[in-house]
Amino acid sequence: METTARRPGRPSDPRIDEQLLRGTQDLLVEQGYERLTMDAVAQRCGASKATIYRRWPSKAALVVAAAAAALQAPDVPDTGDLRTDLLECGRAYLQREGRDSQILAAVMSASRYDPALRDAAQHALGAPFGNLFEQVLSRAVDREGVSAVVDVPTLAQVFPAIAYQQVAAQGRLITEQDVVRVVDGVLLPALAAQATFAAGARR
Amino acid sequence: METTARRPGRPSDPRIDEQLLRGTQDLLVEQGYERLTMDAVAQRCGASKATIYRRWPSKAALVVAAAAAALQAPDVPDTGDLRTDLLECGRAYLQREGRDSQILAAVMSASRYDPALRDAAQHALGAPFGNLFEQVLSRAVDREGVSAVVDVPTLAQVFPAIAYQQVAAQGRLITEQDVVRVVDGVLLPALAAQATFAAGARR
DNA sequence: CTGTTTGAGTACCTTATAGTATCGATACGG
DNA sequence: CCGTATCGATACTATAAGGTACTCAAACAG
Repeated sequence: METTARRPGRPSDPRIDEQLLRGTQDLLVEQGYERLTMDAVAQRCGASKATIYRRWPSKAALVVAAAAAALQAPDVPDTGDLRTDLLECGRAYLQREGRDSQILAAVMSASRYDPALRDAAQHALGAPFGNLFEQVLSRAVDREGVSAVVDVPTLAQVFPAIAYQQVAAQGRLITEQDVVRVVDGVLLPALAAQATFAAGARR
Repeated sequence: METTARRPGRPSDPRIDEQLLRGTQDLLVEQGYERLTMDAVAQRCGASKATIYRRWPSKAALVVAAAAAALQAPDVPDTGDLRTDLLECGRAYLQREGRDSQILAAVMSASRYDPALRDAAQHALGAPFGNLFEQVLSRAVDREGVSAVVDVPTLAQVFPAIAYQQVAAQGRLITEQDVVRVVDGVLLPALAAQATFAAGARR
């Protein structure tokens, strides 16, 4: 039994799928969701609109597919040193800033007024970035014994929020300096303080 | 000398200005910038498009005016207690969340791809919210003597960034809990830690 | 070779929207 | 009153964009 029931006729070219998704991603970065047009995607990829609509039923579906394709969760760093790990989280984020995160920022901005996009964005963006910091932070809490006091979810939210706001609202890309700034200026101090509080409770 | 050189003809009704700005604000919240239409503004206000265009030359100008009208800087709290002041900063922000901040979030999202809106948003939103926390924090630094170590600008950025991201990206309004969460979970710990560091330096 | 599907190209349909123009009515100053 | 400007209403222009339909060429199976 052929599971891939070979259909008659010319098979669709998977490279065209990739091209279309990449082109859609580029245009999302450059133009945003609302200004991205199907004609522009087709023209940039040297494809025809029929080719697009044979693959995805609508603009929203195409954009969602492009955003999903752009996203792949980075590895959770584990060097043994908390500061290094946190910086690494930021840098993983930073690498994506140049492109992937802008794609997702564009989708997220638009999804505020487009429920169809909303679900996909929530599903595709919520997990990887939040979890990165959350895992490193909660692991540090377990190991370093800075336990119950620390509000890990909120701390994990800090960097993604700043990055998103900086990109979506101000149009400024995240730099290495930004990463250091937030880690050393907010996250580590916050953790250290609550370690101090916990220690102070013994007094 | 009449400074308001009285022009001949029927004077324009200032109440209509207000109505149009309010209607524009409402539609910004509900629809976002791209989906806001001049016809919708006119219809909602029972006005005609000619009336709008007699006041503002373009959609961008109207929206900018509406956003500017929505914004008025809150007072910087000064109760003597740092935590109370920080919570108050968040609450001032919170009050605006229900409406004004959504307006500005809508404008900011769109301004990423529209330079004309961009300047207005930067000018109208950058100052009041950033400065609120910045003033309270740097005053605390001066008074409490937690000086040189603290990265005030970055800390001042934390709450506005989280609020913006939560509103623009997730569509969730800021709650009292969010304010407490950030102040107690991030800002105060970060300040306390650096006070500790400073104190530790004496050792 | 025949039938089927994919592909680029293109013309087209429908709807939406920024912006303009016109009209009769109204409100104001002189 | 008369000129002038505003107001609501409506029609209109121009353009843009999502989506569909059609043509002809190419790729694959039998």
